[in-house]
Amino acid sequence: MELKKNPNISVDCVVFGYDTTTKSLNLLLINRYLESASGNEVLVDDYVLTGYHIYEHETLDDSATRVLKELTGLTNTYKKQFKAFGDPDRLKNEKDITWINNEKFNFRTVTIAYYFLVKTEDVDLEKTKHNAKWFPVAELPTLGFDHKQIILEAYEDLKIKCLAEPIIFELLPDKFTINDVQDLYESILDIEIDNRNFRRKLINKKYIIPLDEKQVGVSKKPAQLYMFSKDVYEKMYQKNYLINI
Amino acid sequence: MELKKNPNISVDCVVFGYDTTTKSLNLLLINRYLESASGNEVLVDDYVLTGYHIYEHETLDDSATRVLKELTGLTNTYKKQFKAFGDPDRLKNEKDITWINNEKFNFRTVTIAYYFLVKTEDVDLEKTKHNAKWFPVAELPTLGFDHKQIILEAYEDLKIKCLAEPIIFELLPDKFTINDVQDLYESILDIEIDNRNFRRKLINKKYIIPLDEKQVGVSKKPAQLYMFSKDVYEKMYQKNYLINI
DNA sequence: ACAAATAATGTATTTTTGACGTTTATAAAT
DNA sequence: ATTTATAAACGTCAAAAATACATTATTTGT
Repeated sequence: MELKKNPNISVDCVVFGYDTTTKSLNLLLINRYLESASGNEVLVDDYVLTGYHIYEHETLDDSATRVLKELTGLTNTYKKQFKAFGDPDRLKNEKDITWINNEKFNFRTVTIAYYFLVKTEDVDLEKTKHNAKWFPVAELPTLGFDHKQIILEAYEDLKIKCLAEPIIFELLPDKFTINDVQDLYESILDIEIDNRNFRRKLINKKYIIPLDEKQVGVSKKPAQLYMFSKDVYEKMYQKNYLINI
Repeated sequence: MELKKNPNISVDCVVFGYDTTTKSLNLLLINRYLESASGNEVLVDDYVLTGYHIYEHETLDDSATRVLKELTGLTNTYKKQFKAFGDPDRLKNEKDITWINNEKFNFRTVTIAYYFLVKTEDVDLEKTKHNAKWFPVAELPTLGFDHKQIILEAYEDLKIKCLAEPIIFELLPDKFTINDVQDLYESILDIEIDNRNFRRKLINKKYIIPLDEKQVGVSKKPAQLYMFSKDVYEKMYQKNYLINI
């Protein structure tokens, strides 16, 4: 049975990953293939987020989860619906037109945008569909549709969110060093942080748990490895209503 | 010319107001009128948010702004798009069905939900459409559709947001007392705050400006009035990247 | 003048932040 | 075996912010 889809509504997935070696916050983007009026698929010279129209019987969340899984094979990743984009002219360029039964579809498509935080190590680029590649957020290629705007707004939301919740660990390997965490904050927020103060602050958190393990294979003093305990965090750190205006 | 609308997509407006005398955070809700298969409008015994399908040529933001204006007459109020709701069964009850040309419309309607912060004094209930009434968030009536869920999520978003940005002043009269602000935080967050510490903290903000005016018409010691300067706030308080996890 | 009601104030303690330079552990090179 | 290169790890002091807590002051109404 063919799944019914609705051309009015889609989801788009902004997939963030972090490369601990290059210390770069990256986005997973795919080549765009254009479905032309004649039905052929043509490669367009820009990159886009993965997205798709929603099916008739799936929730928005499920739809986004499905799209991510189709792209990367990943499930159970951090996911946040952060904004809907629906300007009537958001797909106004000729090559952005949706064709249905050889007719232009004129009503705008509203897209529900999600961002995902994934561990780069979990994504095997060889197995991804659509020739997906990682791009540093600081050096994005030309983007199709309004995806540049979507990415920028996702990034802003991520910046705010990572200040208030320990979601940053979703981007790191299960075992990480204190410096990894600092580097990641510095990448995301584009700031410099004092190492000693940051270290003290982080090590004092009960949910940052030192392991009986150090880095291996590094040609220098190997660093202590830590893990993040979501359990401890959720049990111990209930909302503190600190008014910070 | 009749405006084309799209039954797949709507906006819904969660309108927050604050009553300084009862110290109650309120929501503006309307009676629901059901458009039956026969085309008649029937009063349903529950309340709903105001919302409407979007028109072909308006942005999502404009659509929400329009809906709020139609309800209250207000423009230029604080507005935030906070989430899209689109479960396939969100309008599954018989009385929630949308009818188009006497046929059931089966694809779910995705609604883009906004919340607004308005000054209660600016809303003249007599002039509102649809018999709108204020309800304390703590004592909501029976709600139609999935509007209870939408309201709860709006409220959660507001709680987080008011900790990080001075949006609370959108809910207060232009001239307010320090205790008004404290009471409002206490209402929204459902917490108790120490008056002396709160006072000191707030008065030290450059954007809280004391006026040459005191309360009038109160049968007690009248309190000093203050105003909030958005200008000063925006000029002086750039983002401080305080990691608070 | 007095009573009632709420506004307004101060201090001491603890906690958190911010600034700042040196030592230590390890692998690789010689 | 010794040296060298590299990044990890560490501690103190000062300033700022948060927290806890009780009394006095100002006004209106009687």
